[in-house]
Order: sequence, then C-alpha cells, then structure tokens
Amino acid sequence: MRPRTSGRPQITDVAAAAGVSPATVSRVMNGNTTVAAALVERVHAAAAELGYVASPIARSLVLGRTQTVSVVVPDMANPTFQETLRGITRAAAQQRHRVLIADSAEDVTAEVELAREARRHTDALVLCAPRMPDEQLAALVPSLAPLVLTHRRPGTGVPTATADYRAGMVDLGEHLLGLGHRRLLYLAGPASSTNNRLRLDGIDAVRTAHPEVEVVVRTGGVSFEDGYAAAAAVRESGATAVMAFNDLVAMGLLGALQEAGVDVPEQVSVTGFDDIPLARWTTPSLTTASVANVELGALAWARLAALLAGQDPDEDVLLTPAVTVRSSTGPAPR
Amino acid sequence: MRPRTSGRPQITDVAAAAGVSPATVSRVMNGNTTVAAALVERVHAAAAELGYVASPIARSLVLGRTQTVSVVVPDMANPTFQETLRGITRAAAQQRHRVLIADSAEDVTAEVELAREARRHTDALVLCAPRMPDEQLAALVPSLAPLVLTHRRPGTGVPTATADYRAGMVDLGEHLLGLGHRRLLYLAGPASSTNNRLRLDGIDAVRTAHPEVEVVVRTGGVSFEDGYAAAAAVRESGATAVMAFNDLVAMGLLGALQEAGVDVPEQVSVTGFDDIPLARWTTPSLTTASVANVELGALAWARLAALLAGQDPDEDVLLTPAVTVRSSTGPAPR
DNA sequence: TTGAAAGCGTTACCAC
DNA sequence: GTGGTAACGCTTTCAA
Repeated sequence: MRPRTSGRPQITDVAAAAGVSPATVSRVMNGNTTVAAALVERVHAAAAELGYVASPIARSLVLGRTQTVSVVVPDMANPTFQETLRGITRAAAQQRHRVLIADSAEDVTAEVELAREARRHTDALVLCAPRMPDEQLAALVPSLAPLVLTHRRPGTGVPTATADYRAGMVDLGEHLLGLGHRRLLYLAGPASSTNNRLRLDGIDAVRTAHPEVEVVVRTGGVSFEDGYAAAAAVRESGATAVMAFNDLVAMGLLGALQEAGVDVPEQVSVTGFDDIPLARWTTPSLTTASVANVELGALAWARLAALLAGQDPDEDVLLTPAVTVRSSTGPAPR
Repeated sequence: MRPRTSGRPQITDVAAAAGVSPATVSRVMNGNTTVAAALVERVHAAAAELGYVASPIARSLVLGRTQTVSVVVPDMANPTFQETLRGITRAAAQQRHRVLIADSAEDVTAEVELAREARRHTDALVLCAPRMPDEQLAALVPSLAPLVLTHRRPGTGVPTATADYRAGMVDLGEHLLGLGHRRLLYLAGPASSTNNRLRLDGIDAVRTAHPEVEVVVRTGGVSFEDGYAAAAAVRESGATAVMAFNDLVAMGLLGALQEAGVDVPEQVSVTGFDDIPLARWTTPSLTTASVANVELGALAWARLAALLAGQDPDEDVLLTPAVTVRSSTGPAPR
C-alpha cells in the first residue's frame, strides 16, 4: 500500500470525526439542503477542526470541470493584451473561476499547440488576437470549444469581442479633417496584421468620403523604435498630420520630432491608436482612439461564462474606439 | 451507469484498439522503456489514430502534481508585476509548467485567501510583493509551501527574489551629487510600503555619507497624477533635483513642469525608479534605476523549480538596480 | 515483458 | 435523510 500522498485531511477523516459517511460530508460541503441540521453542524465542526478543504483535483475529475479557463495571448508585454487579460481575470474571479495564462510570444506555430494544451487543462479558452489564419482557426474550433475570441473579427462562428479598428481610424481621420488637414500620412503596421488591414480599410473609407484629401500610406511598424525611425519619412512626406498604427509608434515619432525641432501640433499633428495608459502623459499628450480593452476582456468572459453554462452567448461585441482629443493634434498650419 | 462525460478517447479505448492492457498504454505514453518494440509501435499507432491524449486531471490526481504554479500579484496593471509575471511564465513554460494567475487588486485581506486558494489548485506559489505583514506571512508559509517571494525582503525563511531598492536610491543620489546638486527632494511613496521604506533607507545613507547635502522628503505618491500634482511642492522646495518614488510619478512631474515652463534638466533634474518601458521615450527621456523584473521573474521560477524538484533553491536574489542615465538629469544650475 | 487490480479523493446514484 | 459504492481516468505495484 502506498503511503498517503498528501498530508491534508480527506473527506473520510472528516466523516470519521463527525461520525457520518463520506457521502454526507460531501453533501454538507456542497450545501445540499437535505441533510439534518444536527449533522450539518457536526460536519462543519469536524471540517473546521481538521482544516478540511476538498481536493479540487478530485472534484475536477468527478465533476468534469476545473473552474478554470485559459487565456492565450500573443505577447504579454503588449499593453492591449495586458488590459484584456486583466479584464478577463477580474471578471472570472467574480464568478469564482481561475485563469491559466499562456504566452505564444508571437509564434504562430506555438500558438496552435499552446491553445490545445491550455484548453486540455481547463474548461474553456480565450484566444486573444490569434495570429493563425482563418482556415486553421476554423479547423481548431471544435477541439477548442468552449472558445471565445478577442481582437479578431467574427466570421468563424465563434463568439467574439473585439474593437472596430476601421471605425476608429475613420473617426481619427474625420477629426483631422475637421482641423483643416488635407494631406495625411498613415504609418502602417505589419502588412500581415489583420488589425492593420482594418485600419487601412478605415483609411480607404476616408479617401472615398473625401476625394479632395490626400492620404499617403508608409510602412511604420509597431514599436517606439519604429516610430522614432519614421520621423524622416514623415518630414519628407509633406503631410501635416500623421496617423500612427498605434500609440507606441506615435510616441516614438513624437520623441523624434521633438528632437528634430518640429513643433507638435503646430507644424505636424500626430495621432496614435489604443490609448495606452501613458498616452495621456506624453508631451504633448497624445490624441488617440481609446480601445476599452479591460471592458473587452470582461465581455469576453461574459460570453465564455454563458458558453460554460450551456447558454447562448450574447451577440458578438464590436466596441467602437472613442477618439480622445489631447494636445498632439491641432489646426493645420497656414 | 452514468454516460461517459467526455467525448475524448480514453486509455481503455487505446488499449482495446492496440490489443493491449491500459497499463501498457500508460507505460508507452510515459516513455517507459520496458515495453516490447512491437507493442510500443501498436500503441502509438492506436493513440495517433484515436487522437488520444491522457487526461491531465486524472494524471494530476494519481501523481499528486499538476505541473502548474500560481502567481499572486497585487495589481496586474502595474508594469513591475506584468514584467515579473512574464518572466515567471516564460521560464515556467520552458519546463512545461503552466501558470495560474491571481490579482489581489491591492486588497490585503483578499490576498491571503487568494493565495491559499491559488495554492490549493497548483503545485506551488509565487507571491509577488505580498502586502500582508511579516507575521501573517510567516504564519501562512507552511500551508503555502513550496513558496517563493518576489519584491519582498528575505527574512521569513522563504526563498526570495527582489531588487535592492536601497542601493538603487543611493546610486541615483550619488549620480545627482556627481552632477553638483546639493539640495535634493525625494517624492516619497506610500508610508506603509516596504519599498518606500527601503528607498528612504537609501536616502538616509546618502545623508550620512554627505552631511553637506540637504535631502528633503515630501509625500508624492505612486501614479502619474500624484507626480503631476507634486509639481508645486517641487518648485517651492527649492531643490535642484527631484527623486521620484517611481517612473510614473516622475513622468507626471515631468509633464507638469513642462507645462509650467520649467526646463528639465536645466533648471531641475528628475529621476524615476523602475525603468518601465516608456521611461526611455518621455521628453526628456528619464534617468532612472532599472530593475530587471523579467529576470527577477525567471529567477523566482528557478527557485520554485528547485523546490518542486526537492532540491535546495539557490540563495536569495537581490538584484541591484542599474542607474540608467538619460536626459532628465544634468548639471546643477548656476 | 505484460496484465490485473488497487488506489488517487471526490461525487452522485440507488437503496434503505 | 443517510450510507454504501460505483464511477471519474489514470499510474503503479504485484504476480505471472
């Protein structure tokens, strides 16, 4: 016979101490009301005495659920995913669920296996901004369900919570046009990125709505460094307003322009995207499109919770980013 | 008889398909070498055919381990803990361990219960910057072990990985003194915070080493807003150099000073602490003490891994923050 | 080398 | 109401 592996008291210990059967202890611990008050009392006393808490693993095995969900993010260092993860975690905690986290480090191959793995250990899965192509995702869905997506467009039949990047871009564009700008520059993100694609769609919508306006697109990037490096291209372009792919790029650009003696917003207006916490604190503070990622996370959890409860999740979420006007945009020069 | 709860193939299915016993399947799946090559072959084929993967829950129950550890952080929105969490997660993933995350939202009461809860579900626990007092922590240790602490001083007998905030403060002070500053101001963090206590110790060390230097202490805070609000106090103090509790406070101060037309570093030098990702991108860029939190996380994992393997963890980590000189500090005026 | 069977610690069905 | 006991899906001892 093997020695008892855990030093912790078990249900049989409590049962013996209370002079009842394990079944009764289980009933009491789970709040089953069909137990005589006297026994309930004795069981609680015995459990408290021994410091008994049921083994979650054993419960998971018999109940078929872990009360835990997994979240797979492409990059834990990215503020967007940090916020989303926070939203999910806090919402899940409210309903006594735990969150297992997996970071794919932007590796598409790893992402697939990580998702499978993570899902196996938990009851459900949130894929944040999955990088894998639609077909691959669609093929995975059955084995990953219950599944919710964030930062990715609906279309796979999976409940989704994301932001309307296209609309955000349009709104930023309109803001700049309203300030009199007629020559805009979009510093694009990675060509392969869905979110960049959506922003470009927004740019196209602006072009269509305002044929008199010129919108140039240049490759920018995703990071401070990329934005910093784009300063030269910005100055050459002759644009009076620059729309960066995200806040990081915008901040890098801001720094480079300042160093070059270019006044923002007097000479050039700059917009970001995302409204990361620091956007408010740059000099000048950054006009950007605020994406409510924490809320997005909470909404993703709500859909997952519905799925777990066997209910139909609410319809897909498409949060419209709010244009937050700060000091980095102003009237077009001259 | 209950219906089979999971739709997934089980070990008995594979055994049947391969014409062997479940025991043999288990042995093959776990790489036990005492199985005949022919059987190994057949089992692998059957498993692949059925898409069999052993249930982690069932394995956990019998093996007594989950291959999962918990990390409790006081605030997921805090860059320090995000970085530490990332360090832990990535290091753990390398050794095929998962991470369960819990956010106490700076609630000391919740922290204790959260830690207990999290630990029950996993093999071990990392407490990041636990806010609870020493005695309470010491009392909890037995029930939480294996346990590792980050961002907290050793002393409880628990393996610890933290940064030497005192030394960082001293080094920042010396940097400023080297620039000719003779009147410094420290914008203190929360009085209850251990990390503020350590920084104050550093301030005291500077005072002792340089009796001719005046170091004023004012309550600052922890956030951008706090730093922004401290600008007036800074100007009144007459200090030529300000040491902020952290980068966030320093950035808020930078913004307020800029708005007030105070030149940094020409009129006032400013230092932060932590070197969060954006410190490099403020204008002017921020001189600060860099704490290698990702590395700290990895080191915490290493200690936890040792504990899990039944080995003695390496000695406690006390990383010295590196003074990173950027543009927010310069020679004292006049 | 292989298989039977006894756990791992619960829950829930079925009797009483 | 309460207690036996068969699952839950796996690993590992023990025998053959």
